[in-house]
Formats: sequence, structure tokens, C-alpha cells
Amino acid sequence: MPTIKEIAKACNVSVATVSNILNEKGGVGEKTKEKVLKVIEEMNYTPNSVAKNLKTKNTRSIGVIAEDMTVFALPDIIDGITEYCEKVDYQILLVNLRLFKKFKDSYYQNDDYKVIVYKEIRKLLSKQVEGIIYVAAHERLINVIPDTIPIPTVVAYGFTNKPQIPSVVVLDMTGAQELVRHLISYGHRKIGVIAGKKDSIHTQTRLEGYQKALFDGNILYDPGMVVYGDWDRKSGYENTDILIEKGATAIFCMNDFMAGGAYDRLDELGLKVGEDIAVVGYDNREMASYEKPPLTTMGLPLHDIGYRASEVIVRLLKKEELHAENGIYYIECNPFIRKSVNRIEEGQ
Amino acid sequence: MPTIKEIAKACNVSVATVSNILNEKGGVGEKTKEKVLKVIEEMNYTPNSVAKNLKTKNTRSIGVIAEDMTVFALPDIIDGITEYCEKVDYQILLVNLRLFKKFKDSYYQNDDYKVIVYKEIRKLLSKQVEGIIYVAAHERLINVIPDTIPIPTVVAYGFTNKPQIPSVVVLDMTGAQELVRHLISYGHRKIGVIAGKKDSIHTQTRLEGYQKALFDGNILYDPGMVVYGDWDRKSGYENTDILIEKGATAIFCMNDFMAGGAYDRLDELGLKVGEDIAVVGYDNREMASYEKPPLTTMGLPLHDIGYRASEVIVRLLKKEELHAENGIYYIECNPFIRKSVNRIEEGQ
DNA sequence: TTGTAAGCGTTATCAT
DNA sequence: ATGATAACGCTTACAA
Repeated sequence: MPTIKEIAKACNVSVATVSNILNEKGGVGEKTKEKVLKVIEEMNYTPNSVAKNLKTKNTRSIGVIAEDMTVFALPDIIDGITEYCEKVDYQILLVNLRLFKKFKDSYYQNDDYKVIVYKEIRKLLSKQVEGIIYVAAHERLINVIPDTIPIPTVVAYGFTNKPQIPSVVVLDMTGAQELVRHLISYGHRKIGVIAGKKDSIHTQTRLEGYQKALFDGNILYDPGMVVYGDWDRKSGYENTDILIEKGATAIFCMNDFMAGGAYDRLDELGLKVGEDIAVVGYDNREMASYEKPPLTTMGLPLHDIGYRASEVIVRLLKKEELHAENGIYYIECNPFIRKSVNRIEEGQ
Repeated sequence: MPTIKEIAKACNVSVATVSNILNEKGGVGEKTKEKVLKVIEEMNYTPNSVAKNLKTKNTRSIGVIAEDMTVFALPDIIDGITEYCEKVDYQILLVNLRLFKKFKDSYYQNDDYKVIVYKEIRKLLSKQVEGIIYVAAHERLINVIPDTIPIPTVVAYGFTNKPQIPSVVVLDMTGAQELVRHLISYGHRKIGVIAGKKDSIHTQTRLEGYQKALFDGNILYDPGMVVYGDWDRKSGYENTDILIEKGATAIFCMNDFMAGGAYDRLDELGLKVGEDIAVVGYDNREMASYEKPPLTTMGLPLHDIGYRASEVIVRLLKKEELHAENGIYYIECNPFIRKSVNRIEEGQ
């Protein structure tokens, strides 16, 4: 690989001239420019960005720390990050923590992984990335980022307890609200909920959205209509009976898996989803559209979360003002209306 | 951020000494070492790898070019890459081409994206990556990598026509063979096939595996028992009748989606999968385990493909011998035996 | 055991 | 319009 020096020598010009041409600084004669460009082409010269970065003290690169690439939300989030970064010509250094593979489901219960994160941040820092995006595998409080971190950092799909580290999260509240409003608009008034785990942020905010929709619809909130699952299909199956016994005409499941479980049980009960009873899910997982009937659900704005996170990083890099309360950006969900909600006649 | 010079000054030693300590070169007095380490800690010094890389002319980084992150195979492949790279301490520069988003399904029909790939390779080269892994979204011939590429390159999940660019692919043949052998071992002898698109490499090799299994089982190969779908669920649905009319007792679908479609049609026909008829899929997509009954299928060795690809790159980097015919590495599939295959009594 | 200084491939300042 | 040269932060002979 030739260097700028060799190009200069081959052209009988100085390195400064070659550099000026490469960076379009102007003040260069037309024919020298032509000649140099030709030689560069001929010798297949590629500038060495490492040297350039050392000199200019910027790398146009950001570090992306993914808790676990293989968790369903991550690829879309990273896709959003890459889309924006491509636009503004930033390179991505990817680190995949593989937390689920290493620590199973419980990694965030202990703090062993804090030191791993810390180490990876150091590495990224030494590589002179200009910013870091930390992508959580599940939306929750992320407190592994040292406050002493000297470069802009944002958390995607997770909250922080520090306003100086912005975060980008799902606007779960209105998503749930919209789904339940949809149910109500189809005449349902006895709407059961199969919630997720009680300590999950998703569960709490989706429940709030449910309550708001009831309130707007002038429907009494009956806590007995809310049962808690654990996000797994089986728990959807198991909790369905309770709701049916209470006379629910519709079931709002807080994820698609539990909705699938409800489908299973409803089928056994001889109840046809979308005809005798309504079911809605959340997340718009791939299987949602393959259920019979296809499941009405709420799509997570994963791609947009990544996109926004990189927008925020770039604003931070340019020292531009941020306009988000407490540094939290909420991104709206998109509904997927399919065939799992039946219309109920008035007075029924 | 302090530099090595500032550390040296603060310690009243030379930069060489600090450097030697950092790189554990030895020949350093115990107490100077202690002192320097303490100051490094205190001043929170992080070595600048950009400068280091410039000097040492290696970056311990490889470029990963993904055709499209959001295609189902990619996250696992990249996960495999990151696992190995973490072990050998290589950093990943990620490029997401977003081919599907940009060109829909037909990008590989035209060559517009060749110039994009070429540009990205140049960028990566200028960043001084030591090798490149190109990750295809679907297994096919990848011919977008210039033969003039000056650094080791391997294609994951795709073939190349150049032996100097190794590739790592799925061993589809034995996967299909094993699946059909499984069917035969359960007593099935009239095994229909819903194949994928005719021009797909997957279709061709999986068909070959099917034929081999028949041969080993002393079963006549009836080309009429093979119908072609287009990988979509609908085409599984539509092709089922043909096979049933021909008296198939088992259907080998070349992916899980088409198997799902077959389930749908069989259900309409009043045939119970796993009792009256056997169905197997391929790929082990997420929905396979949620089908009723859970679908027996063949899992793709995605993670291992990525892992192997980076192993190969690292071997290449170390100029070690490669031991693969034509530079093609085949990775075996893993079967997921579930509930969709019934046992047939002899003579039935 | 420690220090001096050259040099990696660029950019940028200042002359010419 | 072009060139000489210092500097970016580090490693590495080589000298002391």
C-alpha cells in the first residue's frame, strides 16, 4: 500500500499538495491536480485514516455496546443506528456483550457484568470513539455507565438515572392505551389483562395505558380483571380461564407470546378468537401474523429507537441543545390491526 | 485525556519507561513501575490506540460487512463472529449494507450494490482493518469482492468463485438427508417434498439430500413427489393437495414457513399432523416450536458459521494453512425433533 | 535500569 | 500555487 509520500514523489510534488488535493482544500493548479489524481488512481492509493485520525483528533466513529445481539429487539435497533450513522458518515465499532449467553436470564440481577461493561468502555475509549450507544436487551434501568465517562453516551431501549446520559425508550403507555381504545371502539367493555411480570417497567406502563383507556371510555377499572403472567406462552394459556370466568369479552395480553397461549386455551374452550372473543398482543413478533386468526398487536418502534439514539449522539457531539425532558426520549409504537378483534353489538 | 508524555513528566521518567511498563516489556525497576502505575491510575490515563496502531501497523480489527442486519440469519452469524473475536481480542467494525431495505428482495439481481460494496471495502481498508468478513443474507454466489483485495477476506453464508476467498456455508445436504432418514425410520416411504424456489442453492442441495436418503432406504425416487414453492407460507398451503393426492404420508417442506402453510391446509383437510400425516420443516425459525403440534425441523448452524468465519480470518492473518477443499467450509445442521412426525406401522 | 530520538502517515502552518 | 516542516501519541532501537 503506497503512502502519501510515495504519491508525492511519483508526482514530483510535495505531500502537502497531495493532501490538499485529497481534502479539496483548493489553491491547487488544475493540471497538477489532474496529474496527482491520476497517479492516485493508478497506484491504487488509499489514505490511511489511522494516521489522519491521529493528526486531526477525530475518528468519526462511535462505539455500540449491545447487551446481546441475538435478543429479538437488538437487530432492528442496531439497524436504525447504522442507517443514521451511514447518513452522517460515522463508523460503528460493535461490541456484543453476549450477556444472555454468558449469564442466562438473570444477568441484570447481579453486578458481575458491570466490570465487563467498564472494560469494554475503556477499550472503546482507547480506540478514540467519539460517542457510545449502549443498547439494552430489555427496557429497564441501566446503571452500569460510569458518570465519569468523558464522551457523549446514550442508552437505547433502557433508562438511566442520570440526566446527562440521555435514553431513548418505547412510549408504552400510549401504545397500550391505543390498543385498549381499539377494543373499546369495537364495543368491548369487559376487557381482561394478562400482564407481564409485575416488576417490569413494560408491565407497569402498559397497565397505566390500559387504565387511561378505560377512564376515557367511562369504564370502571376492575383490578380483578388483571392477572400476571411471566411473558411466556404458557402463562398466557394458564391465565386465560380466570379472565373468561370473570366474563371478559376481550383479553389484552402484554406480549404476543402470552396472546398465543391465550389462543391455545381459547381454542380448547371452543371459543373462536376474532368471533366469540377478542385477543390483542404486544410487540408484533414474527409469529403474530401467523397465528390463526392473525393477531392484532402493537409494534415496537425498534428501528426508530436506534435511529433516534444516534441522532442524539450526533447532536451531543456537535454540542447542540437537546430537547427532551429529563433526557428521556419516548418513541411511539405502531399498531398492527389484524383479525383477532370481533365487534360487539351494543347492549350485548 | 492525559498522554503518555504527561504521565512521564508527572513521574519524572521518560516516555519509553512508561511505554515499557504499559506493554510489560520488563527491565523496569520495581519501584518506578509501582509509581508509574499509581500515577496512571490517578490520572485515569488511557493509551491512545490510534497512535499505537499507527506506529505498530496493526489494528487488531476486522471489518464485518452485513448485507442486512435485520434478516433472520444475520444476528446469530454476527454473534458467532463476536464470540470468537472477543476470545482473540479483535475489534469489529460493522457495516450494515441494508440491502433489503434499499433494494427490496431483488438486490442481487442487479449489480447496483456492487459499487456500494466496493466503496465500503475501501473505507474499511483506509481504516486499516486487517481482514474482512462479508455476511450474506441468503446463501448464494457472492461475486462482489474484488480479487485485488489486499487483505484476507472470507464470505459467511455464501459461496465465492475464487478459492483465495474462503467461504463458510451450511451443510444442507446432510441436513436434508438426516431429516428424510428420520421420516423413513418412522416407517414413511411415500415422502412428498415442497421445495423452495428452483434456482436456489438451498433447494438444490436439500433435494439432493432427500434423494440420498431415499436411495439409502431403498426407496424409488419419484420426481412427481416434488413440487416447488417460493418459500412463503402460502405456497406451502397451495402445494399440499398435490402431494396428498399422490398418497404422501409425509411432507418434507424446505422451510418452516411452507411447513406452516402445509399445517394450515392439512387442518382444513381434517388431517392431524403428527398423527395422520407427518410434516417436517427446515431452518428452525422461532415459530416452528409454536406450531401445533410443534414442528420437527432442522436448525441452521448460524452461530457456528460466524464463529468459523472468524477462525478462518484469524488463521489467514497468521498465515496459517487452511484445510478446506476449494476453500469452502461446510457446517453441519442440528435437528430439532418435536411432535410433527407420526410412526407408521410396517405394511401400512 | 533509564533516557534520547527517530519515525509511523497524515494535516496544518508558514514560507516561498 | 507549491513546498518544508512540525506535530499528533505512541513504540522501539540504541545509547547512556
